[in-house]
Amino acid sequence: MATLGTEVQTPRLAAARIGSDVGLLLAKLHAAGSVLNNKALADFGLRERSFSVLTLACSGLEPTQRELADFLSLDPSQVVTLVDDLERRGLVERAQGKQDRRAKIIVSTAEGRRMHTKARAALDAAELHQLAGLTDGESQELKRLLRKALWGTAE
Amino acid sequence: MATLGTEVQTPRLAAARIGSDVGLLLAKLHAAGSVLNNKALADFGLRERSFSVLTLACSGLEPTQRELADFLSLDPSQVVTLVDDLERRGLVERAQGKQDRRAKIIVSTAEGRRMHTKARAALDAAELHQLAGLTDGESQELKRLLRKALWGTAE
DNA sequence: AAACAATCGTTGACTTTTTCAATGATCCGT
DNA sequence: ACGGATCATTGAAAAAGTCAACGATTGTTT
Repeated sequence: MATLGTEVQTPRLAAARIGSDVGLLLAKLHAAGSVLNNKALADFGLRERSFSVLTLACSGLEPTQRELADFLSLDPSQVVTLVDDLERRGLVERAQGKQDRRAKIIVSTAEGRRMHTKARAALDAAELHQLAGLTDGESQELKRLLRKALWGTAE
Repeated sequence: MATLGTEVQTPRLAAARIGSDVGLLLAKLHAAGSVLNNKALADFGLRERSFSVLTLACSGLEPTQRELADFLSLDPSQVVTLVDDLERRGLVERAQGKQDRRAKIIVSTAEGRRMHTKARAALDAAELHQLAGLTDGESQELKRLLRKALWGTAE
């Protein structure tokens, strides 16, 4: 984890053909973004992943842990750890699944929603900073392309 | 690591606001791409990272290990391991730095270049598959935006 | 309704990856 | 020539990821 937000200048090696590999570009931007995001969230005792869980708990979608694991590309056991932490801090709760009593639905507490509002603001600022090199239109377009590549979402 | 290339359909949770977070989108697409790329490279005994090192060794740019670490967002000690492996297999060699004798320049062998050509073809196919949901123009645009976000590269 | 296989969350073990400090060799500025 | 910095390397410690097994519950088959 060496790089910060936007690099000072184009590195010499970017000239190589690999400088256009999607895999590498994603890895680098993701790595750079992670340190930025985690730094922004550290004030709230959160990290990227626990923030993701908290956000989804606040979404009203009532996700199960299995859904969280699938959506966040995590092993179910990792979700257990994340929820354990958030629950211990009183930010989310495990509720019994409605149709399926094996499943646990993760919902936010009032305290969790307060925390989420503040953390969201910090994260948005970090994201803005990371994409400072792009125009607003380009940022929008980048997100659209990422969503489409992932889910084929038309809009 | 749960997801495959392009997901079958938009997951229910993508409707949440987090479905537009750049951090999450990058994480998911990167995770999905990694399994795809590593699968494609497995036939050659390579992984994403060793392939990156091999590519740069083949680029003619004569990168030092320090440059590789910076460019690939890796710890220098991780580069040692990667180069050790490639060198043991006769694909790259450590050459003495020209101005700086502390530095080691990583260059490819003839065998390494042969391997790289074949692996490159497999990786390009994997990338094509991952971005199958995008038009050619959109793929180009995605790469451009990623490069610009990272390096502010005009072109 | 009884038996069966499958799924959910959880635990614990195991492997891989990451992180970091220390080292010898070499470089650079004074 | 001295002192501080940088390079590759090693090894140890911490963190993250992977995986199989379990009880509880569900859906399916007989």
